[in-house]
Amino acid sequence: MKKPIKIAIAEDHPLFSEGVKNVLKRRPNYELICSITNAGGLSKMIKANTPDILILDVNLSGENGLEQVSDLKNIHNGLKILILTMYMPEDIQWQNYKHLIDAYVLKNSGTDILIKALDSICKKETFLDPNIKESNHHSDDTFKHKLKLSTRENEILLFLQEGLSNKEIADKLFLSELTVKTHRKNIMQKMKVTKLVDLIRKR
Amino acid sequence: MKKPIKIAIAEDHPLFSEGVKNVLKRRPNYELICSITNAGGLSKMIKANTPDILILDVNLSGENGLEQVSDLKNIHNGLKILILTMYMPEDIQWQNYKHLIDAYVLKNSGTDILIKALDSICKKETFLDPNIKESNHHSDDTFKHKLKLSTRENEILLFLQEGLSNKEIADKLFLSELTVKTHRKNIMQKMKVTKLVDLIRKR
DNA sequence: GTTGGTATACCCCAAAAGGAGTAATTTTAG
DNA sequence: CTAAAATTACTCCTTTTGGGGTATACCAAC
Repeated sequence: MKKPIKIAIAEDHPLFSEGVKNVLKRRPNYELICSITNAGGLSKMIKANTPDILILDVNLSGENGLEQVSDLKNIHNGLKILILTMYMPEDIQWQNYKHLIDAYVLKNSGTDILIKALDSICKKETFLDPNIKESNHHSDDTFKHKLKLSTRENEILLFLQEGLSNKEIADKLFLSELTVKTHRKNIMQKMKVTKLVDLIRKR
Repeated sequence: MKKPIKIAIAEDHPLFSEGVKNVLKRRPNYELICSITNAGGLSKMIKANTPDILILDVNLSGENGLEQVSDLKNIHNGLKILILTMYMPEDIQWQNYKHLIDAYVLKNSGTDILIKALDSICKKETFLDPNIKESNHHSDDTFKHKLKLSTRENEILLFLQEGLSNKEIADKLFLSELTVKTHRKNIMQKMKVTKLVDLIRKR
């Protein structure tokens, strides 16, 4: 008999991890070997445990988990990434990492979806949660328009989403208010929105 | 030996419910008797199963779960309510139901917090997740100022949260732009925010 | 039958956001 | 090394918000 597939999970919510653990326990071909609750020690964890599949919460606290995906795949060649997310992937962040991701699963999907996603990965296929079909062409769209935000823009986007004004951000980053305004304009152009509120809604 | 405490869970995310189930399985004094994934059949479920404690996700899909709490307590006298939530309880919705709630638990808390909350309820105490201490005096505040929104205000709030401008809302509701502006001002006063973005962040 | 809440609509003015440019310097990638 | 991208900062102008009022009409509760 084959060895079980080694799975690691990086997820903020312990009760959610428990759920995943519970589901995997009933599947002897999968084995949850480790779990982590923030993005901090992710690379160390991958290096130490060399899981076959990493189940990653996009909204992982600490540094953005997505940003590390590329590095993680370098650390442990062949590592497969399954993204767990709360929302539809309208989020701009996704697009930049699309090619690195092997499966997307919505958190409000059933346990069967998670298993299906894992099975797909094992068959070297990619998997997209059936509940995000429609918005997918949309994300393809945005991807094509290569709306990658620069690091500065991402930084400012975060503050904007916290509800800070141009002035407040400028003070925080020791910039001119006008500079922040320019960045904001560029962000809005790249994300194809016309209002600040749209930016906040896209969190 | 005493009979186990009967627990019901109303939660959007099956994997999260799995986690709760998993945790409770290790505690023989608690028994998860039923789970439901939307607010629709909640009252029926309570009537049929008469659980001692209902674990309720605030962001339950369908009708707002919170709005039913009062009815549920009437249906099954003595029913205790444990609210599971993703965010800090800055949300306006909470305040109106505070007196009906026996425990608040953040979803990103550990399994131990959930157990503590359940234990507290059994001792006829109320429980507040330790991670929401600081914002609590704030919510007390807002509660005292009885910031209940009128139906019109709620209606407009929804449009604002969708990112519509005063003008757009006015057109939609056949009102003067100035009227919408007035409502918006009152909403912001009641919710004690100074910026539109705060309104959106409080969804 | 008056008080209180709601819904409607307006005034004034200040501050912030949004749109369209221009342009310098610095950093990064080929 | 050089070209492209990122970061910084500005101008001018319009629209939208935010904060302080006032005012009328309606409806329900006490």
